[in-house]
Amino acid sequence: MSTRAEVLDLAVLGRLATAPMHGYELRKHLGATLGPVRALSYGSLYPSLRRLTDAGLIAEVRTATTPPHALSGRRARIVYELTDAGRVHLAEVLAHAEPAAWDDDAFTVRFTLFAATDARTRLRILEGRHARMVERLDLLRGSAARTRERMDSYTAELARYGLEQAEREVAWLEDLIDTERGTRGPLDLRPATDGGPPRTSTAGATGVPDIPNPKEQL
Amino acid sequence: MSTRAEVLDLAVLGRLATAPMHGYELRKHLGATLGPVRALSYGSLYPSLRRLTDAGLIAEVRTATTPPHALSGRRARIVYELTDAGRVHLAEVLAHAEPAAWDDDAFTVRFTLFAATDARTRLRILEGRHARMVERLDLLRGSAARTRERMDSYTAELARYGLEQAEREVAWLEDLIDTERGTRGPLDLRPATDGGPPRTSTAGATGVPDIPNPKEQL
DNA sequence: TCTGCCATGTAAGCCGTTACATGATTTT
DNA sequence: AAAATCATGTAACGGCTTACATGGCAGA
Repeated sequence: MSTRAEVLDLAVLGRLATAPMHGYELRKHLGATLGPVRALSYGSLYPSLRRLTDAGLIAEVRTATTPPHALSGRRARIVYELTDAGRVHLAEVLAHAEPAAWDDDAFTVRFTLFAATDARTRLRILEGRHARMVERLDLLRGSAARTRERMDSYTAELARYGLEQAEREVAWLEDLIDTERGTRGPLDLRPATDGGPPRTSTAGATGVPDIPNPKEQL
Repeated sequence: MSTRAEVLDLAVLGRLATAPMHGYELRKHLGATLGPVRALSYGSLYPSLRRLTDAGLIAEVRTATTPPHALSGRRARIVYELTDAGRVHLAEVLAHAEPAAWDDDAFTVRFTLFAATDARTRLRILEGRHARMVERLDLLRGSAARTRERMDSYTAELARYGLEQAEREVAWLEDLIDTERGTRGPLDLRPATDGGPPRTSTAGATGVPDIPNPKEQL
C-alpha cells in the first residue's frame, strides 16, 4: 500500500465497487473525483486494470447485451466488475489504517472511499493525516522564521502563502475530525509529547454537511 | 523550458546567482524556498549541477582558502558560481514569459526569481498563471456541478475543498497582479471572449507587503 | 467529408526517489 | 564512543506522461 501503483489500484478497485465500468468511463470518473486537473492517463490506467485482472480482483463482465467483440453498439467496450475476491480484498484494505494511508496521494484516495469505510478507521486516518500535516506545518514555520531576513519580498510572500495553505488544511482536518467524533470538539486530551498543537480552532460551521450512515463494510 | 530538468536547472542557476554555494547547502536553500516538504534529492540535484557545468553556465570556485581536495576544513566541498555565460543565459531566460512559465512547477520557480525579473515580465507571468488557474477553476466547477448528485458526502466534501483552494489561489494571484499594476485594480477591461471571470474580487489587504525596486536584470 | 469524441491498448523516454558507497567532523 | 550532520556522488528501480496504432460512430 505504499507504492503509487498500489494507490492507483485501490482507487480503481474502489470505483468499480460502486458500479461496473469500462476503462474510458473510469478515467473520467477518477479524474473528476481525484481532481479534474490531473486526469490520469491511459498509460497508467490500463496497466492497472490489467494488474487487477491478473490478481483476480476484477473481471470482464459478459452479459447477453454485450457479446464479446461482436458488432454491437460502438466498439467492443470492456466492462469490469469486482470479483468476490476483489470485494474481500477491498474490505480488508479499507478496514485498516496504516501510516501509508495518510501519505499525500493515498489520503485523497482513502478519503474518497470513506463512504465504504467504518467510522473508527475513518477517524484514525483523519487523525493520522492531521498529525502529518501539523508536523509539516511546524517545519514550514521553522524554516520560514529562520530564513525570513535573508529572503526577498517575493520569496517571503510565497512562503507566507504556503504556510497559509497548510494552516487551512489543518483546520479543515480538525473540522472533519470534530464532525466524525460527533462531539464537535469540546476539549480533547492529547499529551503534548508528540508536538500536538494547542488547537487553534479556526473551525467554524464549515464541516461536512450531512454524513450518511455508510454501509459498514464495502 | 518545459521539461522538469530544465525547471530544476533554472532554480539552481537562479539560486547560485544570488550567492555561490555547494551542493549540500543548495539543497537546503532550494528545499526551504520551494517547500521544505519536498526537499529535492541529491539524485536530481547533483546531475543538475553536472549539466550546468557541462553547459558552461556554472563553474567550481577555486580560491586560496579552499585548495582542491586538500585536507582543509571538512571534506573537499565543491562551491559553484555562475560564469559570465551563465549570467547572460539566466538574464535571457528570466526576460521572457512563455506559457511554460506558468505551469505548476515552473511558476513557483519563476516566482522565487521575481526579484531578478523585470516588472513587465512579472506581470505577464502572473496574468498567464491567473488565466490558467481560472480555466482550471471553471473545469472544477463544471465537473462538480455535473456530478454533485451522484456523489457521496465525502467525495462531495473533497470536491468542495478542492474548489475552495483553487478559488483562493485565483484570489491570491489577483491580489498580486493588482499590487504589481500599482493601480489596485480599479476595473480592467478584459474581453469576455477568453473566459475571463467577472472578477469576484475577494481581494482584501492581503497583498505583498513591501515590494522593492528590484534590480532590473539579475 | 472531416472533425471530434468514444475506446483500448503499447512502447519509449524521461526523471525522480531510494538506496548504496564513502568518509570526515561535530555533538551527545 | 556512538550518533548525527556534513558532503558528494552513482545505480537501479519505479512509474508517469506522451506519442503512436487502430478503428467505429455521430454530427457539422
